[in-house]
Amino acid sequence: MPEKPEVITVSKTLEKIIIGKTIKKVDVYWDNIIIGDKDEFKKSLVGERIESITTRGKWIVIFLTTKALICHLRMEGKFFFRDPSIPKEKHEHVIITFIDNTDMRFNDVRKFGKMACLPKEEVYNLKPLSDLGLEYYDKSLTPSYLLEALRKKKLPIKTALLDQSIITGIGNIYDDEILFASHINPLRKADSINIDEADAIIKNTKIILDKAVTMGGTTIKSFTSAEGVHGLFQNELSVHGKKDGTCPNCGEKLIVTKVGGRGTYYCPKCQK
DNA sequence: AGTGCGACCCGAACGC
DNA sequence: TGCGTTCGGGTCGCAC
Repeated sequence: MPEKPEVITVSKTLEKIIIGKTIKKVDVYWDNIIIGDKDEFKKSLVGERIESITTRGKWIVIFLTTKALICHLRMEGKFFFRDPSIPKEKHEHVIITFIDNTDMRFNDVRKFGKMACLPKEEVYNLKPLSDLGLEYYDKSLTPSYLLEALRKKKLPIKTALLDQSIITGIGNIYDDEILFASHINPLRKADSINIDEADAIIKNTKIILDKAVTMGGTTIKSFTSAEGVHGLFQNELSVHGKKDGTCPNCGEKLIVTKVGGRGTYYCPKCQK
């Protein structure tokens, strides 16, 4: 599923393709993708030119002339580029056509993805971006910041790391990888984490997510995040997804369980 | 305020 | 083989 590295990868891909293009027309075929009023969304985008693209948490933020278009891929959202003469396919729910007669199609089998059009200057101060915590590369992400955020949490550390208001961008897969690299059991209560462990979590998050970004993200199942985007990080995963696998450290059989309703993989020997 | 859970979706995997 | 059922995943909104 797209987590921060995949979102960064898609953002870079979009940058190469759509910067400088002006929106001619927007078609929405599944209303729930759009946060807010659909007709207002369409009207606000027409005539806007794409200036720059970045990410905030797992959101792609596309800055336009006066607006910001934000997109969340959720489970399987992806962007395809087609000639506008090609008929809409089954899972294409939003089609943005540019004045140069090209288009960008939001394809999402699960229909879980989200898009919103917000005023450019305020986009970081409005929901949903205003609720997000620190990026993993933010200099303010220190062991004491993390410790303070975890101090009042009784949930498992695995669940706390998925809380986007603390560190934003970690999803279910990298969560398992980060805790494995940090030798921390995912079931440990968040408020039991000490300063050295908080330090290890932050350092390993940086190492793992940076490496995943370098490798173009993780491609699992048939998932691709955008046209021609295939990550390679799936070959680097130590624990997540290895159902019958063994620990790459000690050879112990990995535990496959659920934590906070999420599929979780860990080594009972290496992660205390 | 923190926590837990249903809802949103539908293809794949599973059970009979 | 073919059918029906269950599952999973990120986030929001609601109830406790």
